[in-house]
Amino acid sequence: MSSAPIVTRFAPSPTGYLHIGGARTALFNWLFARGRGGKFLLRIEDTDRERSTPEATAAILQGLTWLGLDWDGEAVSQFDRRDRHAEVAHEMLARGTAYKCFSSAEEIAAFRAAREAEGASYAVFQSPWRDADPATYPDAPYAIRMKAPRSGETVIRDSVQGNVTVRNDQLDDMIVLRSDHTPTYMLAVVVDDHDMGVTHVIRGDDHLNNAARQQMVYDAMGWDVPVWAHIPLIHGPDGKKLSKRHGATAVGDYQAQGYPAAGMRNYLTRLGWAKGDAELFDTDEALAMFGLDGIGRSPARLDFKKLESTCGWHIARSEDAALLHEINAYLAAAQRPALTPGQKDLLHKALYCVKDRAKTFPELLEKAHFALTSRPIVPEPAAAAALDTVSRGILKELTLRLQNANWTKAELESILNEVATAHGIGFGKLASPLRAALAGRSATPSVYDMMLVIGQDETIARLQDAAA
RNA sequence: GGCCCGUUCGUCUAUCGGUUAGGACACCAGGUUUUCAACCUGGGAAGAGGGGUUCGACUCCCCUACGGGCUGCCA
Repeated sequence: MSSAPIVTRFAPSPTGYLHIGGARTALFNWLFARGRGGKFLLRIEDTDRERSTPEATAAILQGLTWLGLDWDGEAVSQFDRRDRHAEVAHEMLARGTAYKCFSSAEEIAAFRAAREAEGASYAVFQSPWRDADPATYPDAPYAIRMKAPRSGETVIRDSVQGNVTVRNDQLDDMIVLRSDHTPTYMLAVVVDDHDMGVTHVIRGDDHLNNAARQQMVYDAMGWDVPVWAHIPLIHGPDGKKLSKRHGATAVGDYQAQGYPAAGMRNYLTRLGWAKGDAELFDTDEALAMFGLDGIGRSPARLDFKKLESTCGWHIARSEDAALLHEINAYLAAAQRPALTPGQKDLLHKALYCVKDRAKTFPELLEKAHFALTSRPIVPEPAAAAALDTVSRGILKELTLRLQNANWTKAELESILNEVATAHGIGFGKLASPLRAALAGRSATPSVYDMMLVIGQDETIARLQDAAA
């Protein structure tokens, strides 16, 4: 086995919230590294000073944290490393793999226009300074361009896309250091990935073409090229590029909508990746199974139904304490009122009968409404309809019977059945008003479970309220 | 325009030349049931189109169509 530990990284631009697609990229990097005892690093690509904001950085860190994607060490600021980037650009200059280019934006535009006028189908800019004698250099601002090969081809050995060949004459001599001495993204990523010891670059396939130029920088510096893995982007349900009109695109939205983090991880892992028929799994299983070879090559669409189904599975198998903790966090994220100590206690007691019926936290809370609400209970219209005069009379009698009952499921069952039989009605006819009285809803957990959770005194009080 | 990538049920996908093309979500039907769920059983549902290669193609090659990406002194 190789002794070289795996190092991956997630490198978002802090220009907005953490996108669901970015979150999945981070997840893949995290799974790959963590599943193999490697490191997962975080780098904030904040070199675009106009668009980068500290708020966006905070939102990204928060989103990753919510998803449980922990990174090693401190997040690296790309902007802070600008001197190092410039240093490498000058080293390339010294090595003769880069040169000073004095061409102005106007000259470049003119070059392209001229080529197109000649009927060229494309116009890769060719700087006149590429092989110029330094003695002829003017005293003017210059950019540093990489001296890229003009013939031959560059092959990207990609773990997802296979070998991708790009003709070198399709690529221009990209600028590595701007005339204001700031590094370009193309240079910065390569230098940072190299310095951070990144062994596997797993990122969106919108960077696939860039990889060829970046590989040239590695070559120019004599550095080892990392393993590339360009993963397809996520699309909206309609197959179009994900955008705001698709609804939730920020991971924060999903948290605020009450999706459990474990369900999100499971769903996102399966979006564009598969291992046989594995569908539902916890994080440890995902860590053990995940590999680059299971990543698909075509963009996947978001399917909220499947997300919900996956989340339901995770909620049902969550441990109560952890679930409660996550529900409290959800309430805060959704800016809903926090639970009182009494509500927390009752919700905890009610979890066993609600957690396997909910796909999201708001749904779970709705199912647990009977435990969280307090008297007097105002029934919803559908529930109120069940509390007619006859039903109230029966409830009154039931109340009497319950006052001396042992509060066990077995005894409650026999009492309810006796009352129903005595009135010549089916159990459903009795359960319906009882449900309305206890919860004020027409869709609830079993009436027995509700009575057991809220207890004898509260049950009787609610029945008396309803019968009055 | 040029270059690069992609295309299996509605959706996520399995298949790595030979399968009645499998699973999951969703959907439909039935069952269970005190409601809503959950759960159980069954069902419909796919290889973009056209050429090759091969004894044999979803799998390999080419073309077309469609989708996406790149083509910046943005990242």
